[in-house]
Amino acid sequence: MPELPEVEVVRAGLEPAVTGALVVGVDVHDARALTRHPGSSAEFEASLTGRRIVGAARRGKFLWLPLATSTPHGDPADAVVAHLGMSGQLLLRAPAAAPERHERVRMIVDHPVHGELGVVFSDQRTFGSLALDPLVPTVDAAPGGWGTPAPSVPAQVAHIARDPLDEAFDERRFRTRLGRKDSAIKRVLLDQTVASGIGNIYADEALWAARIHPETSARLLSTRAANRLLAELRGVLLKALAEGGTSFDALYVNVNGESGYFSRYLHSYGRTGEPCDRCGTPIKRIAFGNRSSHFCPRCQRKPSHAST
DNA sequence: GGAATAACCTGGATGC
DNA sequence: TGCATCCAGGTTATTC
Repeated sequence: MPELPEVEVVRAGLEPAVTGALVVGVDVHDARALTRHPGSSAEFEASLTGRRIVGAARRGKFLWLPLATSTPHGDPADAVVAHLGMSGQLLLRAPAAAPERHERVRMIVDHPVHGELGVVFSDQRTFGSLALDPLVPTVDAAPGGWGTPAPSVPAQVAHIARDPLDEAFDERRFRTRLGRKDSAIKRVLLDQTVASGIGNIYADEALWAARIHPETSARLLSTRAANRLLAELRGVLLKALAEGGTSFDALYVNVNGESGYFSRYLHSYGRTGEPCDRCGTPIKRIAFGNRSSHFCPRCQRKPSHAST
């Protein structure tokens, strides 16, 4: 499932291939891939064709390709926004390559160095989407995210917080938000308006590393515990990024269709019944809303005030 | 206003 | 073998 490291691997793969490229063709095979786009498939195809991509940027799990304006040297005013959902992939293919099994959209771009390339959006579970979206100024005037110096983000990304690896991430705001949340810390970590880019896998891993029970009330975490959690979040995300992300199956791959290797370093997620790497106690799985949390019942003691 | 829950969706795994 | 059911989970609308 693509979380911050997986999306960053995709962004970094796309950047050299699409920066400076002209969109010469767009083919929407499945309109469900445009659920975030306000217009029709035909309008999306027509609006994007003929535009020049000037970069590849990311905040949290959202990535976007800023588009050049018609004004010479003018700042981009809009972008193609992509969210991979649970199973979305952005793949680089030859323009005439056979369709992927779950291909939803194919863009053909003409790059001044690489020539024509196919940028394929493939998505098995159709939770992912593409959209054309206006860029709006960031509230803190800092760059919108990784891969862009411009202080702007797509409008539909503006509401989410920066991710913990962002240089402009506001640690004080993060701690303040935790202190005001009367909810389980696991649930709060998945709230993209508190800190973005974290999903079920890395939330479980960071909580294991910080020895915090997933049902601990966020507002009752001490400043020291909140700082430790933030440090572990960053550590887990950076390690996963270095390993190319986490792949359990063919659902997450980079732009070349290759898997990441972080799954071999997981300590809690998906390891139900296996011994904890610290103390040997079997990892436990508990239901959490419509998903699950994995933790060590010995290292991550459930506090008496634990939220449910 | 904040918190919790349901719904969206597909395919692999499991049970009968 | 074939069918039914469960499960995975990011985001958002709805409900409490």
